[in-house]
Amino acid sequence: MSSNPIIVWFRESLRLSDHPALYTAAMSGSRVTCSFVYDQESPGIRPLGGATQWWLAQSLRALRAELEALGADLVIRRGPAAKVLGELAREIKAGAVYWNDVAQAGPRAVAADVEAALGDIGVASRVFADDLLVDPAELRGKDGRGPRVFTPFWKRVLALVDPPKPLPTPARLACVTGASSLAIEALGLEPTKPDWAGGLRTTWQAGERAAQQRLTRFLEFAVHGYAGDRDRPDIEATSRLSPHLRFGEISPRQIWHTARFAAEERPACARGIDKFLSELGWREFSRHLLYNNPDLATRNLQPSFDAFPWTKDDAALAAWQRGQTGYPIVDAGMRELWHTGSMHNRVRMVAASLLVKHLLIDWRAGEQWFWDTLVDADPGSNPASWQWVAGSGADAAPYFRVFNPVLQGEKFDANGAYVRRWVPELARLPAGLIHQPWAAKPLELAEAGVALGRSYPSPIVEHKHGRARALAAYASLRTSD
DNA sequence: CCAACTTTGCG
DNA sequence: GCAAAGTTG
Repeated sequence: MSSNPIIVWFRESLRLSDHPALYTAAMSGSRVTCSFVYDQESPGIRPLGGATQWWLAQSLRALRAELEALGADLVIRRGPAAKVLGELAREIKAGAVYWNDVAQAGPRAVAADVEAALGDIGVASRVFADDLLVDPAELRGKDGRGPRVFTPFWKRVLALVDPPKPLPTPARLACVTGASSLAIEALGLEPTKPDWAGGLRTTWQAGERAAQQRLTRFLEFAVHGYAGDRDRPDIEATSRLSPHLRFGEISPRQIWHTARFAAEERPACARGIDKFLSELGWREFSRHLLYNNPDLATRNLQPSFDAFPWTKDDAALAAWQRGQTGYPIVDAGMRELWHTGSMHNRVRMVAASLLVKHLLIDWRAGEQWFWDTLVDADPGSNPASWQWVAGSGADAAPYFRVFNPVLQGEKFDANGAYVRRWVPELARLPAGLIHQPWAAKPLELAEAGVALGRSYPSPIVEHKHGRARALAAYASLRTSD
């Protein structure tokens, strides 16, 4: 057996349990060095947004602490992965580098460069499937386009997939010490001058341990009512696992197996668990779309949308970003996003629909804002969902689905608790008016302390007009060619 | 006549 | 998903 150590290159699986590369290295009997490379330079990498940078810093801290408990450390470096890992391999005379796959075109190209650079210096590479239930290359089909419709895609995955049982955390690691590491602070991931991360810190706990705890609690308390309550932003009815999944603090296999086991134990929860797993399916579907369309964040999947008459309106975009559109459910969501780095899924759809349909602003502007502000900003789910709302995507919402922000608010935040929490200037309005303050009588506004147009804006566009204008704009797509 | 409910078109 | 048109009692 070779005495040369193995480098485990941590990419987007920042955990110790169910980590195939780490587990295999630990079991090999060789000594191990764990390394993370902050690479925003290699071609094909989409630079992280502000909120995901913040999350990454917290996640690395948690990972480092978990490794220290095993007597190992985390060697953090920055720069192009091929160069950095080549240098590290030389320094510690590594015999091999192991890593978990990131099943995307850009990250796979980076990995191919790493493999080539290591090969040049006689260092072996080994890659392990990890971040998806099914390799997207397997489902590409003969047309080479990959799956386009969610339901048949997910049925196929359900029929075909039996993900391997999650691996345990290695009991011990014979580690190599001495390689120099950057401090996490040196990566510049966290805000300094204006510290905007206060709300993020009080909302989230990053790391593998917190991720496992969330899953356990969700399956214990909330999954039973998940199918019925998941659309309500006023209660905590969802798992809130998405930012943990983003950097692989928990694996899709772990979620799958834990949820499936819970369904067997408690048949009354089976419906909620199926629904929950189908949300994991949407993540999977979006990543497959990304794999087959690497420019998903910039190019319409339906080319006919290239002719769409988007409006350039920086003032309206800014009002939307700041939660000043005059539609309470939308403003609540946009402010929740700014404060916590997250937004309830239902509200994301309504807010996105308002930007794209009522304001006719290019979905890419909204996608980029979410990319910068969401702690769960995912390279697949974020652009795929924006294209879904805009109607330019695969299996997209039909063009005529224009959410009415008042009805959506009344339906899903019926007593207004969500709006009251995030739009405090409306807190004293009764439930019947809180989603449409402009419909209140002057006396009712005065009693609630609301000065429409001063303490809270009037609607940025009247719903009826916005809806009609959106339908007309979408109609122009069909007649223009 | 309306209110409550169901159906249909939206390009 | 919504709103207008149609149906019922």
